[in-house]
Amino acid sequence: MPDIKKKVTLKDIAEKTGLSVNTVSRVLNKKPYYTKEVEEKVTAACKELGYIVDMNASGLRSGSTRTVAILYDDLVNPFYSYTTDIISKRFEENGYNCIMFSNNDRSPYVDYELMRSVMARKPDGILSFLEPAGDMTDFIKNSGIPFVIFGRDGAPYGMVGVDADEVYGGKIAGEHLLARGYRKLAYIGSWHDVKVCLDRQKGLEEALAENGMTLSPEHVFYVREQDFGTIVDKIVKDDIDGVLCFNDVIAFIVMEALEERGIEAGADCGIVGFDNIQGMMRMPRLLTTVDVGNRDFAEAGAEVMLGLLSGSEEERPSFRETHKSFLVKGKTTR
Amino acid sequence: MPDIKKKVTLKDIAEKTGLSVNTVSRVLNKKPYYTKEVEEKVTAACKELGYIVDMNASGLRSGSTRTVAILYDDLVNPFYSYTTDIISKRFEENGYNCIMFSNNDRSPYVDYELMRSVMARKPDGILSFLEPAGDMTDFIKNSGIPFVIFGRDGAPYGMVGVDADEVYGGKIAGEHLLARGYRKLAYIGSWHDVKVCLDRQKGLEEALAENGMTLSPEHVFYVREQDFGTIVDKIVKDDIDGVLCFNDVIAFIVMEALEERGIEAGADCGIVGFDNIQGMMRMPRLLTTVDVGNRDFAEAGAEVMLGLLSGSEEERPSFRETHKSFLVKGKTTR
DNA sequence: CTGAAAGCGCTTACAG
DNA sequence: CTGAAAGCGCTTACAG
Repeated sequence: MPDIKKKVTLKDIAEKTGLSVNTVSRVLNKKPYYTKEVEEKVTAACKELGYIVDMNASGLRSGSTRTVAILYDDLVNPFYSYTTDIISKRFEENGYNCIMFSNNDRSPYVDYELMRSVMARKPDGILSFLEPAGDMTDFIKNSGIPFVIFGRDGAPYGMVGVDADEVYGGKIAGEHLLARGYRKLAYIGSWHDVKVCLDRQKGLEEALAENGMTLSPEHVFYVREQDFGTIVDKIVKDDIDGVLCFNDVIAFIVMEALEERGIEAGADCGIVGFDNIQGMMRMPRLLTTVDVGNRDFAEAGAEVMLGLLSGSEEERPSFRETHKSFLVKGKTTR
Repeated sequence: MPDIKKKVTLKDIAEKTGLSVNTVSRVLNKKPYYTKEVEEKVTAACKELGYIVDMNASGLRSGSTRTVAILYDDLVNPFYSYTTDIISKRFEENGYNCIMFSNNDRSPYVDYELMRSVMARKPDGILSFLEPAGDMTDFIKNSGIPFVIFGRDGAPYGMVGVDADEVYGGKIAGEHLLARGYRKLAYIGSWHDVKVCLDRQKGLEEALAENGMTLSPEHVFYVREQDFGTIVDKIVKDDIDGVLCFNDVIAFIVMEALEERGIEAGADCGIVGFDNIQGMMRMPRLLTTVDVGNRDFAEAGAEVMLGLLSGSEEERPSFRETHKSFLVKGKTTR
């Protein structure tokens, strides 16, 4: 392959072939109207000189950067990285690159500061693991940039979302705990104001209600707002014997904290998480968890975004309608 | 915050303030020479109209896109996602965004196809989890774009690398296995031609040599080149009682495969991995693993890249010199 | 300290 | 089917 010490531009290809930059551009972009001969000349010259298009320039002129912004808070949680891996590869296959934007764990929401840096990159689309809080909703809509909320309900914002039935997920988790004989349950969420977190809690409450039981408000916790140690101490003190956690990462931390306090997960206290991150990484099934069908979920997110990017109006059934979460039993429940 | 239905450009700010686009640009970029009064006018107008710079345009003109390309093969492995999370946040803090490029698991190497899409984005720097194979080395050097190989030795390529002493890591893993009484060891690598993979193997061999033992070539495997089932069957058949795996992801799969065959990890067969992905995600210590000091490692990678980007010639001691890997004992060794 | 002009490398819209 | 010109939104280099 050729040296690229000197930057090779369309102009160089034009000079080499004796054509205009215009024609060269047209050939490279496969626009109609050029002869086979011209095409071959251009292809040969590009190969020889090692031409590589400048996407900044083409994006500036054409208005399309072939870029998708991905908004996340925490790539350490495999739910995000696994999903991002699949989604970004699908985008790449379709000629889009991904730019990563993190809110640095400030909150589960998109804020203006973040949107500013996103907008500065002029992405063709935005796929967000974060919800658009408050006036960000209008800001985003006004921008006209396709925006997909992934893993969360888009409806409250009147936006496109790809999500699962989280109440159902919470319910099967609760039913499982009760079926295995756990009786005094707690819920450990992330943030008190995030819908997906509340939906899972609601599902648990429904399972309890069906068995004539209730979830005591003092046994509902939020780890992003309270200290982990305090939460676990309370759980131990009140003889909680079953815990549903908002996600697997939280569940693992709770599990460890309980075991430090002499409580064995599974035998003494049932623990259920969400996401099945073990399955993503082919790890042993230690934790009982609710799986949404991760690969399909990610693919669905990519499809919806690609649909919006291609401007097709095709209505497809939502992931929520076509897929049901399922329980994956590990060793943290009997 | 203001509507951005209509795209707001420097020209709009110039008109609003009665200044030239030039002056506005100078203020926004904090170039010397403007009055306090002008600054305030510009700031106010930008705020009112909701001005957001177009990085594509500024990058095209200035030659700096404030972008770092990250090259990876597999974000599912937490080693990559954890590191990427930390590194990308450090870049963001310094005004750089990250564009993700995957080679789609084709190989552990950067190839020309991948470099083409990278170059098209004109990144200011490239941080790569992949090694630059063959003539890619010269191609990259000729491009003049700062390139950091992360997690692998840069020396063979005459390039900047941030890595650990992998031979040492393999050695302490081997010593641990031997100290715990495992006697017939195997190594399960990834690719046969990746240095970091071979270094870990070499460390294991050194540990064995110190104990007057050797690693049989028929007990050295590469999962990217052989079938997992075949490997594990062979291990069982030959009564291997200690396995060092190239990384934790492989170790977990091996562990599961062994247990399916009735062999208990730890008691019957010691298993050691690399990366301590459990620690990254605060999961319980199931697997015994070698930890390089992941947070520091990632920070070091970011620092080296930022150093190159700022053009500072400051020599710093390499991570390899200042940090030593350590063993984290789990339940897969006695 | 500020402005008018040129130009980064493309693609678009138009002319032939 | 091909080309000359304009322009995307900035920053640079220069003039004043």
